[in-house]
Amino acid sequence: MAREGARSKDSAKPGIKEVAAVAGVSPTTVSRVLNNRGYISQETRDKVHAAMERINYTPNDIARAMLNGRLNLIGMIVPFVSSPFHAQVVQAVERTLAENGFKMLLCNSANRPDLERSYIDMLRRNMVDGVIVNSLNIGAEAYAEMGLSLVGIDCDLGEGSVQIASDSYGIGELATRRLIDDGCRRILCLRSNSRMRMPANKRTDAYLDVVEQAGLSALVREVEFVKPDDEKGAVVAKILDENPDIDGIFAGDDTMAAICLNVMKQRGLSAPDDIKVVGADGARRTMTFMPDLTTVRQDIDRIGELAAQSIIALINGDNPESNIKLPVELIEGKTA
Amino acid sequence: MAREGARSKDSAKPGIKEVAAVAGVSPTTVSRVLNNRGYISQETRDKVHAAMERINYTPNDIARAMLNGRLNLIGMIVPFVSSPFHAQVVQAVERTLAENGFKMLLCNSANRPDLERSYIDMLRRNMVDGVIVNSLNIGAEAYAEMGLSLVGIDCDLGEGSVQIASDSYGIGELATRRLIDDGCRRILCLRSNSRMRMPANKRTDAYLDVVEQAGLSALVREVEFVKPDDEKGAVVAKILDENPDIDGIFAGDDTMAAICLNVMKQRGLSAPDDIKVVGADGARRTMTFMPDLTTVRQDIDRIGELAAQSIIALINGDNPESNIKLPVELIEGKTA
DNA sequence: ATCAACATGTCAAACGTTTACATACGAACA
DNA sequence: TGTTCGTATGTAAACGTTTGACATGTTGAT
Repeated sequence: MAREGARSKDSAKPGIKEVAAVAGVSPTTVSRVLNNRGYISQETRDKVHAAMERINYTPNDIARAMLNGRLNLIGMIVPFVSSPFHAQVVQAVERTLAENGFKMLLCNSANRPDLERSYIDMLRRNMVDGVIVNSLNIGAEAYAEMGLSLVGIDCDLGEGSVQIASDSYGIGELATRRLIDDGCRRILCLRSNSRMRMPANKRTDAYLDVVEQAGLSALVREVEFVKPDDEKGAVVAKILDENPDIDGIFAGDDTMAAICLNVMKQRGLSAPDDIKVVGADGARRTMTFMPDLTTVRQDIDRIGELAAQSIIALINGDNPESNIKLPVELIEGKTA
Repeated sequence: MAREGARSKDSAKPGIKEVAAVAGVSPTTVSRVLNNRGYISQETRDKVHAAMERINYTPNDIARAMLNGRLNLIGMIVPFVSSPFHAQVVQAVERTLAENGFKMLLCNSANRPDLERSYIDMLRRNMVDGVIVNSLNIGAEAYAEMGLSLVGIDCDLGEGSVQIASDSYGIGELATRRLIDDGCRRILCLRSNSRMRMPANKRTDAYLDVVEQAGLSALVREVEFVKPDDEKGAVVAKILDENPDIDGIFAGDDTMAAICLNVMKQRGLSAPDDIKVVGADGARRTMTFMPDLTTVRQDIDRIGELAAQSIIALINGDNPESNIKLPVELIEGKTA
């Protein structure tokens, strides 16, 4: 009874039922007007619209979803939205989704398998219609078991899913070749320590191929990507100190490139004079902050756009291309 | 009947009903087990858990929400997630929400009033329990009308809402004073062109006060924040060309500071020798990319954390502090 | 025997929608 | 005069849960 009082007529959001009462018709008729389904006389239509206006009615997508089993909701899992690459992807995905009447549930996995697992559970419970995954830290089966539409950005989610990635091998190839063409003989390749088999690892593969092909010896080091930037810097510093002959660095991504440049500066080394540095990604914000960085740019907006379009296509039962590879481009800066 | 076939037993996700059937109890009992409500024997509890395990049951938060009117969902509106400041806020908000069992619906308003309005509508339809707004482009009434819990970051959403902001006046004060102490006599202040009355505008107020107090003349210019970075650069270039006596710039935020530095470099001007530049925000990623930038740092993580905690408190009917102002800190770099 | 108290579980209504089915009316057709 | 169609509306079941009211059984005290 306290409850009755709590949501007295006006306080609770009105539903289709209230609209019906005000308009003097049945709830079904209101639903018909809302969805333009079946026959409705103009007179009734007007009455209903007036009623909706009068009591400030908003349809409830949640209730709708329970019936037709579709909420038009997409889960998006990234390691960190604060990373320039992922931030730009997320923004592009969200824009494209919104333009098509979909919404996005954002998840930051922090590259932690336990978090990623609990996000998967959360997404299932919330009836998402599909999931876009940016960085895998657990087996793809965990996703497959959801029985939902799946799009992997830079990762393979298996049978029936769509995979979107830049030409990772091309990234490694362009970057490494650029350094060699510049005269580097001892090139350090930095990579994240992911155990997962991701296309991004092909960057390293390409580096190895190109370096070998040039008759040089390889030098690959891993940096844990969960660490804060300054700790990564310490790792880089150690590597540089231990290998004073390094004259070129393929940093793996632009953030690592920035970290390398910072460490170098602390040691009185400058790019490109002492060591040449090439990054990868070329996010818009990154380029504003570091316009001089030599890097290999991905078409990040396109990746996000395609991811969104693909997941929508999958949900609609269409057959989108299942393995999209986007070209990359070397951006000439002043660090190599 | 084709329908019956389409979702035959196994294909559709099992509900509480299926669990009940397998466990040989009633749906109510299953619900009781799930929510630990009422008396249940250990035996029954085990049977139910086994059944859930067996048919791979996941509760449906959506259905739950329809009953108790609470979905534990928060709408978050930012202009662009790709901006370093907003990306870091969003990340902190999401982490804090997730830790408390809430989820986030992300919206990129692009600072467009029409988009912001349609997002509000979307959020209402999706039964969000509260909204966190980062940048207002429409009247706050539009939010108040939702009748939901509201938290404004750097903006006032009116009666009953919580407002969280850095000490904006302090930002302008520290930056401007720093430039004056450094000997600047002609200081340009850049600001966005927002028509809204936001706390962030106090940065300019402080600039005006400090400049006047020092007996200098003010020079404030607006830059449309919706434009891409290179167009902003063109605006800055024009300002610099028209005012060759400028010897210091309070850029408003770090991105503008970066743009200023880029334009200066194109013109053969360097910081701090020719023109001193101070930014504002000090996002983590920004500092990695531009470690030499002199800026005023906000505690962005804390802002996000507080925003999330505040909205949860509001939803729970608690009484969180309604106007939180966070201290800022001058970061000494090499551009001033 | 009777009654309260506890332990366990079932039933049915509710949340805000959609939709298959039924009803009702007039007009056109044979 | 009946059959069929086109139009306009209402009824009730369903979606997957939760929950208050109720039913049944078992103890133990009176």
